[in-house]
Amino acid sequence: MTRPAQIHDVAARAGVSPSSVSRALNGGRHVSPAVQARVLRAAEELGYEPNLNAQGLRGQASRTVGCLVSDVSNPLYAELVSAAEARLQDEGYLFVLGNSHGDMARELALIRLFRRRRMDGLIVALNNETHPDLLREIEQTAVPLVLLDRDVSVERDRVSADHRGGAYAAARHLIDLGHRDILLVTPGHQVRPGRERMAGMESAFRDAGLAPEGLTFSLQASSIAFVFSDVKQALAGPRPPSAIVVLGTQMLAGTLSAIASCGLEVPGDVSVISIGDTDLARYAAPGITALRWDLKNVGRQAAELLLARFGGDVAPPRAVVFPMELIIRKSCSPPGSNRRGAR
Amino acid sequence: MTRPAQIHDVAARAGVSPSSVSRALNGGRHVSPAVQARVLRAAEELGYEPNLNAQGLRGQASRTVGCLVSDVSNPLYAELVSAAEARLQDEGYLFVLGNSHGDMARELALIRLFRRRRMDGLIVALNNETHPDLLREIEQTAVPLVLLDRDVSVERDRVSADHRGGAYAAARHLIDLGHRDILLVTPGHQVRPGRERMAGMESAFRDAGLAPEGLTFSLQASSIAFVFSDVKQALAGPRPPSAIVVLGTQMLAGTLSAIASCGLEVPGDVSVISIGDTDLARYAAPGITALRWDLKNVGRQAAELLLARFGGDVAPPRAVVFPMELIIRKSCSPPGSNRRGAR
DNA sequence: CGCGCGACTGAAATCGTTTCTAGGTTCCGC
DNA sequence: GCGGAACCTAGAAACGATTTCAGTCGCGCG
Repeated sequence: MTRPAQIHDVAARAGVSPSSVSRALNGGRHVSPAVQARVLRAAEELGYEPNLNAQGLRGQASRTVGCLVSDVSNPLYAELVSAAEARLQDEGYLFVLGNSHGDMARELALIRLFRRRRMDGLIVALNNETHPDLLREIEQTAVPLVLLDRDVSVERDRVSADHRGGAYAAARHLIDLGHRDILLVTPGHQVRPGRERMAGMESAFRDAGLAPEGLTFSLQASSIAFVFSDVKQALAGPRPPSAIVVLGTQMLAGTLSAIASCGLEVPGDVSVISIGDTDLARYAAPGITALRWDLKNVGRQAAELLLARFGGDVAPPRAVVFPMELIIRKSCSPPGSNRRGAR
Repeated sequence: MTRPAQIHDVAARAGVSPSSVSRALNGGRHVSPAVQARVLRAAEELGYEPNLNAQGLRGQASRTVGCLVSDVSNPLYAELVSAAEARLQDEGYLFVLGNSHGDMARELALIRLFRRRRMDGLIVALNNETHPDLLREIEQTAVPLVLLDRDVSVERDRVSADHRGGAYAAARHLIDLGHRDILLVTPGHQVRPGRERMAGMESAFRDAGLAPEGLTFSLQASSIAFVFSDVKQALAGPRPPSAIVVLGTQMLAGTLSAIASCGLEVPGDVSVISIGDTDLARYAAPGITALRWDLKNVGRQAAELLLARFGGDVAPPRAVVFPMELIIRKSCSPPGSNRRGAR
């Protein structure tokens, strides 16, 4: 547990000056092969590891990227984060993760912290798209920054998924099957994905000549814990839906168990579409028709945008949108497939 | 996008020296209230954010913790990481995440990188418990380090789950129901959890007076992709198992679909127990009996151990073990419940 | 043979903060 | 009124690297 070796120690051992050590280790230029070899060997023998605090102080880059999401334990973010981290790791960047848990104060504090630490770049999925403090913080961030799937009125690189198009396809699918009473289980419209999905749904209804009022709302399900009871209540109501679209990615579980606990069957009594192709959607019985998009790619792309900026790219902000795909499984059928009393 | 304010600027604006600014901002001691107020206001007005590279260089702590796991997109790690990050964030620490993707070279590189960056502490889940390079790296790490659920021959703090006890309970449950031919779907025994689970299974068999040879192995399922075909093959074999224990946390999906694709039913034809209480286990139909342990708590505890060390705790290494609990659902019944030809 | 140029190398400045040291006030008690 | 304690404050050193700048050395060319 002795003091770690410093550049000075390496220099002494190699019999050269610290500046030569630095050159030998970094550039390799302006150094004679003989010295370079000696330095390399000395560094190896001493297990020299440059102090990146000092490097970051003297130079400007910290080779660190900050990432802010609401919670990595959300599988969507987990996959995205994993892919982004992998790509950045390849380039030698360190990946700092911050979970806001939906708390705006934490988001603000984290972004500030990221800046204090002189991160080279940021990847952020805000939970609040409008608060002026947050907007100002984003605007004042001098380093490259990628916005994940959010509508923030700031000119920045962004990566998103086509929630609107996906939702449109999902709604269309149900409408074509004959559904008119569709329950939307949604986490709310606070952030872009929720709004876009909603908009897609509504425009599908309008395009089909239907009034969007046919869509029932279940907004209060802002907490996942309420999904079960809300859905159950809707199914037991006077005009139960013939189909349910689960717009929140972690709400499928509650929905399915609510359906089961009402003694109803999928798809006979209720059709179900899930936004987000989770294990549960894939392997539930019956398999749940779901909207999928390539989260790994989203994460990788966010990293790629940052790397391009690091490389000196000064083009105006880009917006990359990834398509969504409707995976047809067995959870949808025309309404009323289970005739009354068939059970 | 002007140069961020420095301590010097704050000092000038407040009409004091940089050292007074530092004292006013940090300690608050040895500073007159008047100066303190002026400094605070000046810092606020300039939006001063100390450069933590410089702070870290001058002082010793970087207030940063590194965490190494194989992949956060594994929901188990995601939950653990999320909890650990939350706890550390509360204390103002930055959380650096590195995914090794099971690659030893990456693990080594990441630990080295963490050290170069002068992390104050490390949380690591190695994928290779024995490679000397890795062991040496761990040993040479001077800062506090917590090992996650691994058997590494190094004296360090560790946090684990009682896989052996959990597996024992699971095996016992099946044996009590009358099962004798049990298929184990396992990701292998490279790391502690796999070995411990296996050991628990075997000792349950021995305690019941049965030969552990009754346990069938499915080791080649090291890649999740092979689970489906391996299980299918076992079920179609000459002596199909009456029960399956899924020892890998991401292998339940493949197992269930293999069972379904053989035209078999759970639990009538095959009983199933899953290690790891995922959404899929909870909400599959029928619900899958599963082993659960408190991952949030594991993550929090790892953070807590580090924080204690930061606080000056010099006690010998601790080992915290979390219990596992068998959640009985509907996926297990005595063998042969579905009489031949009943379908 | 001398001059100049190019290639290396080392000394010193620098990055932005904290902390140590020492100096200066103020205030109190004798 | 003076000595000393207590309290602030400024200045300088230190942290560990990179980078600039200037100097040295060797060699080729005139």
